Amino acid sequence: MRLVVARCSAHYTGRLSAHLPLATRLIVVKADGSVLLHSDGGSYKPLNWMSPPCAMAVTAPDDAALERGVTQVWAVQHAKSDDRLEIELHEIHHDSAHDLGIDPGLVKDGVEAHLQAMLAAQIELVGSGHTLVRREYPTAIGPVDILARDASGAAVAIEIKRRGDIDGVEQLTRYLELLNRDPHLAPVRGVFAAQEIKPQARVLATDRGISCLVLDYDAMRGVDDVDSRLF
Amino acid sequence: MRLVVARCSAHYTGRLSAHLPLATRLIVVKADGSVLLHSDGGSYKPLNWMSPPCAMAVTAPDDAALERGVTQVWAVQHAKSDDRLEIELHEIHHDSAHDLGIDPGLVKDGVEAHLQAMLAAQIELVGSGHTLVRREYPTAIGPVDILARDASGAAVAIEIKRRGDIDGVEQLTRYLELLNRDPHLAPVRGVFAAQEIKPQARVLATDRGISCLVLDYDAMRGVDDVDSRLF
DNA sequence: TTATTTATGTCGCTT
DNA sequence: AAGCGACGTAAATAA
Repeated sequence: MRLVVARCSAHYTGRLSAHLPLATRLIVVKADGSVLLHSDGGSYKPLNWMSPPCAMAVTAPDDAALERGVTQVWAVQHAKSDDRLEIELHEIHHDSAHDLGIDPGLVKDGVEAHLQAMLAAQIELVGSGHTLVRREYPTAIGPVDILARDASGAAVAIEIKRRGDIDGVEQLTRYLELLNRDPHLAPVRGVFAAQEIKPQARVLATDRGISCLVLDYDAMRGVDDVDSRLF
Repeated sequence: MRLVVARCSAHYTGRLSAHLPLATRLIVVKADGSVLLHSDGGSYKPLNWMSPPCAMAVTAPDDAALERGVTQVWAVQHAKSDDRLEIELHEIHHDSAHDLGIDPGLVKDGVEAHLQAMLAAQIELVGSGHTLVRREYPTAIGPVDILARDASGAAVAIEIKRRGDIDGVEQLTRYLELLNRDPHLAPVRGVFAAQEIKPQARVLATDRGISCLVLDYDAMRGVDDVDSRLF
């Protein structure tokens, strides 16, 4: 990884054209050839970037560029598309290279799959006397997260989301419509379960007779702390 | 902006929980307090990050952490939410600070205004013999992007969008309805011009007798390369 | 302000 | 390889 802090301007052409006026910025050149151009603010998104695979060619500035004070021109060309980023460097304030090695990568926790596994193991959270039929119960338009039966034996379809918004309710509605055509299952009740349920989604669900269940991730994890075996 | 290259591990809790095992990474601390944790690959997205507003507290490692070889603990806390990123630093390979100043920001090109200016300058793209009447031709419900006359002298109203969808056709339809009430102009023909025209929009436009024109941004720019003077 | 749409989206998974 | 959906989506735009 190479880190350069320099006064520079840049021009990108690809899916759009964009220009970056002269200013001091951080340029990161990663081991895979990708380039990030960061300002000292904003979000984690660079002002300009090139995704791998791409290659950089360093060239000397032409006369007109020299006149403007350009000391180096970096032309970064994407290997497969015609995406192209050209950086004109003026004063370079910092330039260093570092060997980082490969990264073991991020381990995510608390994703939908995990919530589903925990809710399947603690299905009584949906209601006393509930029993699991199966996870990923198949339908013609895709699997329902969980199919269960309540204390009276009636089918219950459960859709799980980390964040429950309207889309999730629509999805569950489609499943319910299909499942209710199956005489072995009908009538199927719907439960929309999420760590957080948006007010709009709650209103829509309630209007359609779907009950909402807010999942407390930490509490569920506390009940079954050796959560890895759930998978 | 502070740049640190160090062997580190990290733990994020917020909308999800995530862990980053020990490895050498780039840590960027921006002037607004935001933090990026980059590996030497992947895309422009950091492995972990904290968006502003947030504040960092540097603390000494406790005994257990010392035992693991931790030399510093950085606790980055979001100002408004309970998002939190904790970084345990081991060996620090690089540490430097740079004053970048504020950034003028990215100038995106190829926007509707630019397309309009270029099409006005190259009005024959609409059809041979066409002449420009004026840009932003006023009507009671707002200005039409371009009003022109074809080779026979008949009025042509042009609506320009970067991406042409149904809304744009509806908009042009409303303009045409108004313009055709003007005896000096009627009959007014409609042209829907966009870099990309969605199939639905094309069907609707055709159905209403509006012709479609796909604009080739690069080709138009090539014809008039000193595009800045168009504004 | 909030809600909706866009994105050089990226990322991960399935067909 | 191509398509589809989720994302700590973020960012821009419209209402």
